[in-house]
Amino acid sequence: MADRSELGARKAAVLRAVVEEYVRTGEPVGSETIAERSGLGVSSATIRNEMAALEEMGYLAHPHTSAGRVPTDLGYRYYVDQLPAALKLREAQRRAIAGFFAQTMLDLEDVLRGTTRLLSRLTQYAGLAVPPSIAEEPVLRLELIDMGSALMVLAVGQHGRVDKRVFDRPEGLSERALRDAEQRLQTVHGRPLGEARAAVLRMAAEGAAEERAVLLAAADALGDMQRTPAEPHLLVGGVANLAEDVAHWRSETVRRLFEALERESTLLGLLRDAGTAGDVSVTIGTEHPATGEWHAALVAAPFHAGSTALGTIGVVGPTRMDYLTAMAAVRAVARRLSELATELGA
Amino acid sequence: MADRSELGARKAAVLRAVVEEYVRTGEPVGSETIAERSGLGVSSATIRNEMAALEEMGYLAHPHTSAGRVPTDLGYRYYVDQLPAALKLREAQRRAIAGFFAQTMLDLEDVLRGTTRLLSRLTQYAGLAVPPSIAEEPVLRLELIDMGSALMVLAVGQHGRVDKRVFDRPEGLSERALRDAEQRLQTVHGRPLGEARAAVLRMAAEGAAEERAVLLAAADALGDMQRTPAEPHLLVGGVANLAEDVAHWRSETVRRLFEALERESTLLGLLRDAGTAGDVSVTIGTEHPATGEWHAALVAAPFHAGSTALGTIGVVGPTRMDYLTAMAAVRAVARRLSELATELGA
DNA sequence: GTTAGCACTCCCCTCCCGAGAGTGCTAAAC
DNA sequence: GTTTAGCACTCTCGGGAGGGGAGTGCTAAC
Repeated sequence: MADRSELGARKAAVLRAVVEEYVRTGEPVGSETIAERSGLGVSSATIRNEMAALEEMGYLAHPHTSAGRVPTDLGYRYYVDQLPAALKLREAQRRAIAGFFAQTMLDLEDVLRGTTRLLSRLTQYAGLAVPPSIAEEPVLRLELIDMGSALMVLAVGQHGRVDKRVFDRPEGLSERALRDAEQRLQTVHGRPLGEARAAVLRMAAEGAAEERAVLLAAADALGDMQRTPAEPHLLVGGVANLAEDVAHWRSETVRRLFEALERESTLLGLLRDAGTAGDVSVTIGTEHPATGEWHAALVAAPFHAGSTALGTIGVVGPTRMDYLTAMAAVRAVARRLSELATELGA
Repeated sequence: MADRSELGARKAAVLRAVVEEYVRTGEPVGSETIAERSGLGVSSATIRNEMAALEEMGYLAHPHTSAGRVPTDLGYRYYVDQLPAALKLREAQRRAIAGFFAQTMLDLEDVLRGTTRLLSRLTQYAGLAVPPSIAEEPVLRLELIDMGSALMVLAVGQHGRVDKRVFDRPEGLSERALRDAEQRLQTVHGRPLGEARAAVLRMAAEGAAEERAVLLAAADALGDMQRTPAEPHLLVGGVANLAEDVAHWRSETVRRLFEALERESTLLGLLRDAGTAGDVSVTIGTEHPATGEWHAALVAAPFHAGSTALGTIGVVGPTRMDYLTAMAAVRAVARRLSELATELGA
């Protein structure tokens, strides 16, 4: 950790006070307020000097000549990186987390869906979760299902994720050949989807013509699954929480954020990047084109089963975010989630 | 259909003009405008008289003394029920629909997800779809899957819908008993979930102790599936479209609508009611507590495979909605969807 | 280096005014 | 009896004008 002397202890304290006050009230904050509340025992004139310096350095901004100061994205960044001791969650929040994880839950996807709601309740922002992708985990089972004029191939992943593809029934496929193909598929398990698919292709090569057609089609479907796993890749909960902030935002901004929540890909990218960080990671406004575009901040953390990464959870909200609470909540939930996932996997 | 004389042909024409003008512009509309555009060949003074009468009857409202008129929910209702000849969709819209259904799509759930987006694109509101519930359709296959410390029971519905439940592995379950139970479950198909469950219970009664435990647990899981099928029951697309309107709405209203979109139950109820109507049905504002609360209107229509109802699609938007386009779009999409579903089911 | 003091800037609120839109009424025209 | 022209009236909206106030930045003293 870079030490605070980079800024000087007092400047750091001022910055911190500005961020916290602004996050609390939403109003630009003046030197007087800081002088009173920061506990620095120093006059507002001194604070003004410090603030001017902080503005010069890019940590604070000035909506107009005679308004108070507002943190810039850089200011939030410094705040997040350097300043506060890790926050303890409030008792009620800890109870909410404990209560949630006290339920018996066996299906990871259900758990994650609940997690997004939990996070949104804890933070008042929108909760996010990326479940483990079936493309990357070992396949527990492949099934072939007769739907009449079509067939379905169905894959169950190690963590209970299910994906399926429907494809046309090959011409003149006999009951018998279908049954055979089905049984062969059932023998494939324990390997990642890519290998499973290779195994199916091998079987196709060995099999009789009729059977080959089904297996090739099934392998095709598995390939598609690998490339573009079923939605949703991104679970979202508590979007309604954004509605409040939304009123202040410009409508174009809101629109884009909502589109991104639906389109998924942008946020998935952001979350995946965040997931590689190990601990809680924070992306603030202009630090990333996407968050910049929608004036938002993202707090995210990965979760694991044992030592294998499974996915990422997080929250999105306005850059004027209560970062401490958000980070503490995401961290705590990710930890409990990893414990649960490890247990489930065992 | 009640005939227009209830209101008088001219009043009806005035009401219609007011609705269409207001929907187009969003501004309260004055007598002058109507006199010019309605083509009634009558002066604004006459229109004023008619408007005053329409207001008296509850079809129009007055934001303040000296503003133009705005339709009430009742006004929209009359408009929808009595007035316009069914609208032809614009060429571009018809092409969008044709293009969408020209894709080869075999999985109904995928289709419906796409449908919500299609509807939202066609109407600029949010698109909705309720897929057939697995609780009500025949089961194609039951599978039991070994997840190590837990088991999963998986049901595939006739239309490709998949649901699953994970439950604890019964104590001391042997590989062999598991295999047996699995094979027995696979023999159950072609009946609705409730009957399938009954069949599983019967098997449990017949089986050996060890096997019984698994089958009972599986039946339990199936019961749960029946009571509360897996999410999502409600597919939503294009919420971002609401962001524009949202800017004018009160933030509490928006919040509630978004919560409802997420909670699903309220909208599911609304859509199910709408589904029983046969053709396109419309719910406007205060006609229903829910739509009233969020100042919204819902346009919905059921879709079928052959003669069995499968689900419902629709759009939600502000009461100030382009009802004709919305109704035409929903009707057209529902028709194509029914054709497709019928074909898939055959 | 800190601070009191103070002039200065600029926002925001309120009040006011005029313009404009739209109404409702009345009395005349059809 | 219905329609319409005319007109007074009401109310919103936009644009200043002006005062208050918050907050700054500078200067000079401590």
